[in-house]
Amino acid sequence: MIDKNSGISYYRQMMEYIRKQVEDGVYKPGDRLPSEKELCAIFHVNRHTVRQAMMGLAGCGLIYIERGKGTFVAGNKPELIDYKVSRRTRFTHNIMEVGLIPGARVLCGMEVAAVERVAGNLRLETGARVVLLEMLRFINQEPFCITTNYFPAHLTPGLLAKIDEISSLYDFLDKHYGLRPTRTYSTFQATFPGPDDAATLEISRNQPLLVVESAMTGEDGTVIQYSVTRFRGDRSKISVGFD
Amino acid sequence: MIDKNSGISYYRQMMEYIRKQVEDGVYKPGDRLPSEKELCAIFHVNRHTVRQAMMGLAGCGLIYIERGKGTFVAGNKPELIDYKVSRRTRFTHNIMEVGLIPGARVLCGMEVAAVERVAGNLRLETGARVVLLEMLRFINQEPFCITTNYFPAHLTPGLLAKIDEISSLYDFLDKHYGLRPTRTYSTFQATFPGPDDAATLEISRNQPLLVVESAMTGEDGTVIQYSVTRFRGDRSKISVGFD
DNA sequence: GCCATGCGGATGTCTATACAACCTGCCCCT
DNA sequence: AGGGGCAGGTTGTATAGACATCCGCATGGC
Repeated sequence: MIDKNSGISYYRQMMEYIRKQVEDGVYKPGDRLPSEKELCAIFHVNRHTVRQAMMGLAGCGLIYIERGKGTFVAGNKPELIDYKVSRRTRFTHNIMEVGLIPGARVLCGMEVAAVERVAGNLRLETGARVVLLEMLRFINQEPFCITTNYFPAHLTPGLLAKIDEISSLYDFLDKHYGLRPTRTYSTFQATFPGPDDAATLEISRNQPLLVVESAMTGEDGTVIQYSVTRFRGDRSKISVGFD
Repeated sequence: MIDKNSGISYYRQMMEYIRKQVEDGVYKPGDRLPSEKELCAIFHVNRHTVRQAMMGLAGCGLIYIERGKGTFVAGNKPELIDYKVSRRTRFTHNIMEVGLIPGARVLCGMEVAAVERVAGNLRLETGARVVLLEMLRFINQEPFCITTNYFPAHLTPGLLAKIDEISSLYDFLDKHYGLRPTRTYSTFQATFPGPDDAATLEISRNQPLLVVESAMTGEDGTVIQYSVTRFRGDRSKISVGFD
């Protein structure tokens, strides 16, 4: 099982061996692997060596480890959700159209002074008053993405007082302020989540994140919304049409 | 330095402490941290514990470890390269416009049978002959992205024989085949690289990747190109305009 | 029936030690 | 002066053992 004279470290050989077993279906998603102690006996190595291999595999996302319970083969990668982005993207419609159940929760709403990045995107002076609205969106009850929206405060007076009424953001903006934002551009990046986002999205800190920044204008061309959305990388496939 | 009664594991406290020191500029990018043995003495813990902390920090990309030499604070994050994607994106033009030096190398060219995903995107039958052309692109001499292009074989006869002539792909396609691909849609995902891509892009396997899939049509509307591009997550910010 | 307690098994953390592999610079020999 | 080789420092791997913490289940008392 382990060739002690191959010149390859034991834990790497273990990783390769177990990865193969998973690929060959010896262990299926959700199956429990032998406990660390059992693996020690199987491979004739120290528990520390076993752990090094397990940590490596867990880092790759092939397995997950639950304290007090055991190590398990990671589930089949959840089906990627194809999220279409267009000039007027509406989360709720978007998700319902493909037969999934959308959900949303306001995480945070407050009026703040715009930092440079926000002010620049909203075409305001640094320090101008803006309304920050952070929303967590769910698909089939599971966290999918977090969006931090910024609006110029003078365009959305009293938004914070009505925060409980928000279910569909765009319906809300249209109804109360007559605003119909249209996307002008988006940028895409792949990074890692900060501790807060990781906890909120219920992913580990070394799962990748797809970050989309967007600016929206009103019908008169003024920028009325700037948003930063962090999508779970393991769930999201974002598509953009060029037509 | 380490509170042995805080209930927080030593290695996590160490990670936090060192992270703060780096953030505060006690250690600057490129600086060598104390050796593991020295850190043992400083924090009064076992070398194993020190290593656990170092591994964690290295995993986050805050430091990098060189065997036989030491551990160093990772360089300032490389400036993100803003890569604009539009209907007709041309890598070389794109990069030169922002004052950077583009480069490209063909990694692999061959004629293969289309698997389902490729065939579907090219509107062909599964198993149809397609030309696969994999290119590595550089910015300022450093690997930036890998693109795997697929073309229907009947549209690009003899492409493989002329492979050495390719410098700008679109110039090449236009000159030899009169093809002027136009992007119809793109999808964006955040994942991790496979071993090959990681090595080619010179990143570790736990750096995130931004994967963009695109389909291109010719002037008559038929699909003539399907491509999958893996961008280095630490370098790339891809922007799309909706105009 | 129901909750509490405890036990065994699992992973999490930490210490101590040893040797291997790699890098650098110094010293010595030519 | 130049090259080879050795010494010492650094990280990489592996072993052995100990205790902590968490989970699930069974047992027992109410």
